[in-house]
Amino acid sequence: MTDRRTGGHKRFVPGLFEPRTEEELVKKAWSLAGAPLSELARAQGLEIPESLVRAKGWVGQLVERALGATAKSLAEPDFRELGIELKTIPVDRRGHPKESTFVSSIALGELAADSWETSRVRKKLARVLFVPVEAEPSIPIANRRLGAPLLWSPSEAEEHRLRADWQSLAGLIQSGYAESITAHAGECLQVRPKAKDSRARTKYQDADGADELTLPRGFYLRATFTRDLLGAHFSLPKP
DNA sequence: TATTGATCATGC
DNA sequence: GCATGATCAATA
Repeated sequence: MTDRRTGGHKRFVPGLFEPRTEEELVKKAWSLAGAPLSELARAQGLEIPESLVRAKGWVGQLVERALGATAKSLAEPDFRELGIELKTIPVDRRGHPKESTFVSSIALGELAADSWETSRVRKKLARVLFVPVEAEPSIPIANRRLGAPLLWSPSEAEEHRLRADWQSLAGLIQSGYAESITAHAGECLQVRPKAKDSRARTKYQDADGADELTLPRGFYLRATFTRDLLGAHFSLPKP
């Protein structure tokens, strides 16, 4: 690991080791393939949580920093200069994703003027570095290993499928039917809650154009979709 | 066991 | 509330 803190100073300077090229980033990611989370945590001087219940974003942030991403909460790609978004994927013993992948929240109130071409989903998914991470409950968090990284951009076929789902789902939202959408809809994209809890509310306009409040939602990639992406790949050694 | 709906932490 | 980072946990 080359992550370190500035000599004599307490503040970590993320930009200092930010990969300058795509090749550099991918090479770095490959160098971490097989490494247990304990190794990354130790290099960063971090305590390993006993449970992820109250640390759901911990693994993602750990990998971000290990790869030199700037840990800001800005609406920009993790690797801004490279235009690359980083996503860690929790996988089972076969290397199959255990969870869907959050893509973006949905501006329920102002999606009307949006199109697939200008959508946040398309922008976010333009270039993604997927890093699988073991997530079997039986494996202690410290021992969970990183898998082989996959730098991905949608193929024509994949973008076609994503666009179809987006247009279908966004169309319903634009027409005021956000509340009729369940996670069952969508072949590769789905709409699910993205909120503090089920009581959270955000503004939207119903089918009659009246201002209403509803549960904030986000776009997610189905686990079956990311499984297929990683499928042609190899993520982890078989047991 | 795969999936859906709910939930957790943090910064601004 | 919305952006970042996601996983939990009940149910189909």
